[in-house]
Amino acid sequence: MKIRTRYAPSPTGKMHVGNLRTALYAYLIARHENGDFLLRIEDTDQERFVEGATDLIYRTLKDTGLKHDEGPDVGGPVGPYVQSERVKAGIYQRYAEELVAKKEAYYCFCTQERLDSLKQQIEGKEVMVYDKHCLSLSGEEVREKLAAGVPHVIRQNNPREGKTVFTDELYGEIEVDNAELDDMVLIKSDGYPTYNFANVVDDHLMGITHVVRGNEYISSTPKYNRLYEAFGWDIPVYIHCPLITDEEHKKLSKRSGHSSFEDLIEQGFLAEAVVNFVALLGWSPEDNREIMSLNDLIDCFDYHRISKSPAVFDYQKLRWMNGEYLKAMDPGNFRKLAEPVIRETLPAFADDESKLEKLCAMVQSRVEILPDIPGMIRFFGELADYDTAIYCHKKMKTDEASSLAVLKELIPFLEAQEDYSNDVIYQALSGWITEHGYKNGYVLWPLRIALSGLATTPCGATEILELLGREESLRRMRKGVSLLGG
RNA sequence: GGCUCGUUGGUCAAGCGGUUAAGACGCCGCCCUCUCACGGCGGAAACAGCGGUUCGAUUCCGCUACGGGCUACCA
Repeated sequence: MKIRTRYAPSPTGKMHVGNLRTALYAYLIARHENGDFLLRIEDTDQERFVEGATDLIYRTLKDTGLKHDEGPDVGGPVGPYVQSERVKAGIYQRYAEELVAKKEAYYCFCTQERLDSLKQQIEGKEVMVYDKHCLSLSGEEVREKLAAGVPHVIRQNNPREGKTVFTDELYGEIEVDNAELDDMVLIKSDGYPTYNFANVVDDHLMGITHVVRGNEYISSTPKYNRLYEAFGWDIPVYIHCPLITDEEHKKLSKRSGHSSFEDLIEQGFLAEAVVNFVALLGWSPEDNREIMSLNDLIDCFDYHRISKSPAVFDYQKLRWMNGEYLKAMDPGNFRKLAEPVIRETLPAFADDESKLEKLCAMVQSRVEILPDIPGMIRFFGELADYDTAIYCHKKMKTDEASSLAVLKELIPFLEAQEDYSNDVIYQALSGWITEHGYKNGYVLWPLRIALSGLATTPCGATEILELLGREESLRRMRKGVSLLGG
């Protein structure tokens, strides 16, 4: 049988990385077996609906490469793929009534006040177990209330005795006492189905074979199975994915600043890197590879290897992985990404084709995320104030005094040089250094400091000379001399 | 509180009764080098605890501890 999985988000805002991973796993499971991957929009909560969130879902799926075969925007044979539209078609009401006829569900007319009175405080938490009050209503009474337009819901009628067992592909068999299964609401008083009901009905009607979802649904799964059984439907394969947490082992929240795909993209991460990273949060391939494209993932994805324990979102490692993607990029493609950033930081350099190319090259091997670039190259545009202590370097055997002396010696020599291109100036300097019996670092370290005002730069002294040119270089060296008290 | 799930270095994560308990990020050291980075080499660092089962447990079972989830007319 052909595998069919689905991603079924609620349009309530940005895509949480936990949801992204669930979507990714659902996608990979389907693609690995040449199955279908569909998108269904679960907008049954009118309160939480956010305008534009559906478009955001389409865009995110597109940016991540998780192409769906069926969905609201692409159509398909089992639509509509938006639950609010299915409500209008009367789908859920029809199935709920079927359950009522089978005594597997019943109308409930209890007021909010009565429901509240059932609540108890346990350990500071509110716990409510419905008492099946309306189950005892006669058919007559129900008809009367319905005719009178009394607000109502439809509840699932769960037994109080016995056990219900279900199997999760990852967690194995899970057995729950039926006494734990409360009579959850299937159809709300506004006529919309709850997630609990719509999910089961739609997964069946849409032919979903593998239900991939977050761990938080594991404890309500027995109730879903009772629904499948009441209808006489096949129970799907369940795959419950573990949580993704922050460094404090708490559910990744908006507070962390990187809880959604959109946040990460804004922070300069590449979609491919995010997908790759998220795939490895809770799953690993047999061969221990880490850098994998979406196609690589499709090839080797085996859902049995999904981990059962929650994973901490390691921002550091994501940065590293993003850097790997940037470094492996074709220089031409990297340039497309880097140029706008360089242009914004150093407009004058970006207009010079040869300088732009050099900047791109020097930055590509050391950048982890694009926003790192300005900090690395800003000094080319302007020499910021610096502490002369950075002239001291133990290994280079330099200090302020030696640096001052070297710079003063060097200025006339560099004044005499015409060609500042890297190779030429490097040759010239090397000659000068050996002539004077110095070590490379003894001269080049202070020179680099004077030119950049930084202990760390994305390139060596001579490359800076080349990009800065003769006049600006000399100016900065003189500034260094004066800062050093010369 | 009840139910339920989880627990291998700081983090991700191999392992599926017998291993010197992989690998990666991060960290530290060395090498390379006109600094940093890249690259190369090396290092520190883990089976939550206690009981079983077994000739033998990180691996199987139980208990405890800790953490998560559910306990909504939210998904």
